[in-house]
Amino acid sequence: MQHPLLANAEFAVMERLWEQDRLTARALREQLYPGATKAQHGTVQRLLQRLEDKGFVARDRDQPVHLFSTSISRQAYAGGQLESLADKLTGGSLAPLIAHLLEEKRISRAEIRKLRKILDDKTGKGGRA
Amino acid sequence: MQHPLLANAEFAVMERLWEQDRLTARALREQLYPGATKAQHGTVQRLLQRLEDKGFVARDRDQPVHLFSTSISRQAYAGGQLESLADKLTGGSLAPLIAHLLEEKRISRAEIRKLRKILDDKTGKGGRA
DNA sequence: CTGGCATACGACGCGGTGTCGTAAACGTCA
DNA sequence: TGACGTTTACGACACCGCGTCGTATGCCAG
Repeated sequence: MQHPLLANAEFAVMERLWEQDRLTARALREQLYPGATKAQHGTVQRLLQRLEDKGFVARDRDQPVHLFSTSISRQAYAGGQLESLADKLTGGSLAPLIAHLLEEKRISRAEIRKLRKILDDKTGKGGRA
Repeated sequence: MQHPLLANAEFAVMERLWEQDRLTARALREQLYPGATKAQHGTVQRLLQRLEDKGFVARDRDQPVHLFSTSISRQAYAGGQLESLADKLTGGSLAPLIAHLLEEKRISRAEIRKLRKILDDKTGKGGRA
């Protein structure tokens, strides 16, 4: 499995890192646990380590205090997850998602225009990778 | 939370029911566990019950042997799950995501046509809920 | 050397899932 | 009616991942 779905706390860490790359564990902790206790220090380290094991973040070990950065872009991650979920749920068809979003939620005109443009580009070019 | 993400075994049950509605627990068991032991009888019942608790399936209790059917369409479920995931992952902005998917994977012509049709319908009607 | 901070990692509690076992209800058939 | 098979209801368990904490170790500054 390339990239599993992240749990809440792990995802929260990723969000910080997507927002501002190259953070220290301390900086992460201060953002995630404003009332910082000693123990939560370890918690963040643990999350970071597991994230690293899973291939989501890389750490700069040359620094005495490691600097953490993401090793997958938010777009790539989101795309991959949505894709695998769509695969499982609808056999890869995105139509239900778009349809549902258009039905249940308002999507801005600009957004719709953007989507249509993407589709037009694709078909114009021929659609083959 | 309206509808949580289903786990594997539960989803497998739903898939059978989406395929052929109004099945007995026995029919389900035979399909899911071809080498049927006595114990797995209860397993299926358990899954069915939890699915019922979660609002995914309904059972016809009037029959001596209950008949199970889905209470949410595959489309609706898939749409909802994909939507909430997209919400969490990209904050609802779809364009970059779709672009990514189109880049990374081949999406069939038919699919593209479907998507465009959905967009056309919506914009044609005015797009407001 | 000592203190403080960072890292490394083992361990625990919790919740959900998948599974099984058992008890009770209900029908059929001799 | 009584025994039996089937089905339902539900409690219990093991497993696993997540979030958390505690502790041990290393390293640098004073």
